[in-house]
Amino acid sequence: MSERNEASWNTIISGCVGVGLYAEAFELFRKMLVQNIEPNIFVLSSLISACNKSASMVSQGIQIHGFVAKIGLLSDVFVSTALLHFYGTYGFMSNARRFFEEMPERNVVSWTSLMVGYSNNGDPEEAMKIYSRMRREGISCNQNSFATVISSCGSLEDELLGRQVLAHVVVSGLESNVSVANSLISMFGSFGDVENAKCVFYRMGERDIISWNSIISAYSQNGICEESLRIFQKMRRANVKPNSTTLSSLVSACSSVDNLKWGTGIHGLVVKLGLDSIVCICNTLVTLYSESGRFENSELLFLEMPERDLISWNSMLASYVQNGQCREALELLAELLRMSKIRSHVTFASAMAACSSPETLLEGKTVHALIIRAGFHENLLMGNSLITMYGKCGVMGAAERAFHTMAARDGVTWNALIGGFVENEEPREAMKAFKSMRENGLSANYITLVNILGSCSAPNDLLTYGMPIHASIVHTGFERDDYVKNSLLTMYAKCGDLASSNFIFAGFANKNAVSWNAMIAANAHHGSGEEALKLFVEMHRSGLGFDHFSFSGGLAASSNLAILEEGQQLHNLIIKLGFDSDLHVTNAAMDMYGKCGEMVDVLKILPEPSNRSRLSWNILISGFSRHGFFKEALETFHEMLQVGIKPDHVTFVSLLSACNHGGLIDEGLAYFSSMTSEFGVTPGIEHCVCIIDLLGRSGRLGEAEKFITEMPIPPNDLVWRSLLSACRNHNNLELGKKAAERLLELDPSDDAAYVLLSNVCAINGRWDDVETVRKKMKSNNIRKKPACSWVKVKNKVTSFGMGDRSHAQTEQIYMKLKDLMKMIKQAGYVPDTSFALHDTDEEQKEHNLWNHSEKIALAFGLINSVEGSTIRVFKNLRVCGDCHSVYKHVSEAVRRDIVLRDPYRFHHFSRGKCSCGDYW
DNA sequence: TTAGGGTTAG
Repeated sequence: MSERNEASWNTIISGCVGVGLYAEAFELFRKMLVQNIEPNIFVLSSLISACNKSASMVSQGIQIHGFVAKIGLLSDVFVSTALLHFYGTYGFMSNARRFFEEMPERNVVSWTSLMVGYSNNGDPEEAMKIYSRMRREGISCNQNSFATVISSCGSLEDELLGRQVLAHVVVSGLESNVSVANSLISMFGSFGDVENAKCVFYRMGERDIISWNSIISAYSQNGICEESLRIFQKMRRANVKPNSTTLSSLVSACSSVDNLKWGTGIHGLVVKLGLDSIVCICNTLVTLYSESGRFENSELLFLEMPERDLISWNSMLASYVQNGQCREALELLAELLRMSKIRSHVTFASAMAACSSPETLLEGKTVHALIIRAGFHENLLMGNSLITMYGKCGVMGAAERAFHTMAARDGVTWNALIGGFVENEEPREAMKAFKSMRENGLSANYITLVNILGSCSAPNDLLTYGMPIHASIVHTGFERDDYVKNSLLTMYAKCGDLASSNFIFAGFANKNAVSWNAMIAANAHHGSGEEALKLFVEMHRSGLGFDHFSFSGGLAASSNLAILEEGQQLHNLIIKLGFDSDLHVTNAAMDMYGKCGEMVDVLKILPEPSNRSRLSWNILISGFSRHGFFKEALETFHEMLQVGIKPDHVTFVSLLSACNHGGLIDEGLAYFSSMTSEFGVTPGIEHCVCIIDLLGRSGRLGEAEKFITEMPIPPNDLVWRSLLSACRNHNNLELGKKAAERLLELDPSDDAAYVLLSNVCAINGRWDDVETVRKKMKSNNIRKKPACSWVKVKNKVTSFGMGDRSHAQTEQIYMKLKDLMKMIKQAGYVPDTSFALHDTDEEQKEHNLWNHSEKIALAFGLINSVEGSTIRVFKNLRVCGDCHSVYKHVSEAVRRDIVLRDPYRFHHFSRGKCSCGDYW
């Protein structure tokens, strides 16, 4: 052609676009402009629509927008509709909307493009608003607009709305149109109504590949993986050639039911069909491998993809998040932001999920800013994700602000808010939100209930929160839901109501790992360690594998029983299986070593300060305190504050207890007052008991009594027991009697109360009173809990009672005791007969003292253990003062280290000294 | 018009 006119330019460019030769089309367009030939509206529209095909063409689209504005064609309905569609394709919905609102004239395509934009950018609700506006303005829908509207109903999972639209479709007579019917199949699929999807599919007079894909996807979405594979076979028999969409649906069917075997098979088919470089199939494979635990495969696939689109990046982001690699996820996000202008609400949803701990708050705020800049801030998913993120970062104020600024909310919004309150230990707020959720017309689903049950985790919560929630669960029929049932079981277990959790556990047909773990933990913490270990073994026998929770529970049981060897074996297994990288498990192991007397091992496995959770710090502080390292306990507390971890009520119990046992009276009182003023922790009865103990132990009995009368909480048995014990140590008969009286009012069966009272009387030589107490005990049928000590020698535990003579080595044991007594008397030991309880002569009293079980256990340990090794003795009751003094002398005389554990703490004896500094 | 990526819970 020697002479080219305007029409021929336009024809050739549109032709190139039509067959996908976009680069050529743009090159011709450039030449055309150089030659000053004006493009017509058709060529401009087709070039703009070419920019919808690939994200690499976004900047060209924006340039054409500029060009169109320059030549004054923005008012043309075709051109502006194409631009509206272009901006919608890439998520620039505010631009798309502006075009729409400013159009002097609109056609059905303009309306449809706007709806498609909203629908594809995660805002089907807005799409439906446009649809109602369209109906109000009397514009009739074509097949494309109906298809979009129907798919929006599907995304919204709004069945009622769906059926209304279906009625409109029937009136329009378009229900037999293939595109419309296809959309109906997928809409029913989204509703979980596979029957109706099937019905539409089989009634179709004519089907295309999309019809087949839609029915396959309807099955796969609903977890009916086998059926989608069956339809796939049927499709092949009908000689319909599967396309990439078919294969994508099948791969995702496999990942949704976590069937790696079938998924791998389909991957093979993909390769066989030569579809392995198709972007959307690779995307589904990235997800398949990530969700079935093959993270490496997923990452490799992503790295080797010949071409990537936004969804590839989003899939990889999600995969990193799912695999717990949040740093990598944020780095990937940064790379995406550097490389391309394209991002979607889903990109940011994953980005926010990567910022799920207080350390990532700054990154989270940055993502928030990016969302606002990208114009996604009014999106429902973004609002929901923001609430979740701020909740997980521990800033509920920000979460609430996000909640209040949202234009629309759904059930997820409320669940995220409630979950945030629960996670941040604000049960009152959680309950308040739970209530207003229902007042706002939204009903709770199983996730709401699982969340809200988590707000109830202490015995005191049971009546206030736990039982009313349980009642509402029964009322709404959610009791049958397995997740809810497990949460109920866990709730009762955490509140220490083992009878109720046992009842639920026993009646549970589908016990899973969660149920077993909850029962193991409950028994370890509230019931018995033996029962917990029994369950641990049974769980394994029932064919379930152990996870982080089971190991934490098993370790807690070992701590509870103070069985170091078993705990160590468990810890070895944990290391072998790689569970030691989990912080919860490490915390449980630290606690186990601490409670079994091995502070050295605690420090060996202690994570770096920046990696410690509040629980780790609490365990460390209580460990130091329990072992008499009071200075270290206090230092650890300050280190905890330095790294920015907020102390909680447990931290203060350990801290105050350290001050208490370390005789750090002023420090203890100062921490107690700073607890509320500086850290906002309300003192509980347990803190008050520490202060009473602190004052009483140091002999400030008057102040202790004054504190009791002035404290904001009514005193309980622990308060009076502590005061009584202080009266016994500091010989205050009057106050002691008063304390014992109060104590016995609260708990008449308390054997310790009688024993302590008779102690006070005995010290004062009030043997008549001692007799009265003893008679009272007898008439109330109360017996002193028998003392018992045990010692582990060469892996065998031997226990002894008071004056025990049942052991085969009895002769040797008592000989040894005689030797020891002689040896330490020479070194200055004086028997403290004030610990003897009977009115006998001094010699007899001394004899009784040397019948104490802890002394017998010590003698046995010395006879049978290897020279130089540490002797470990356990006692079920508090160690006696005379025995404490004997242990000190013996440790010096025989040059052996001795560790004595009573129910409260460890005493490390070495070279005549005890770690408690004789102040316990 | 079909597929693939996301939020609450586990």
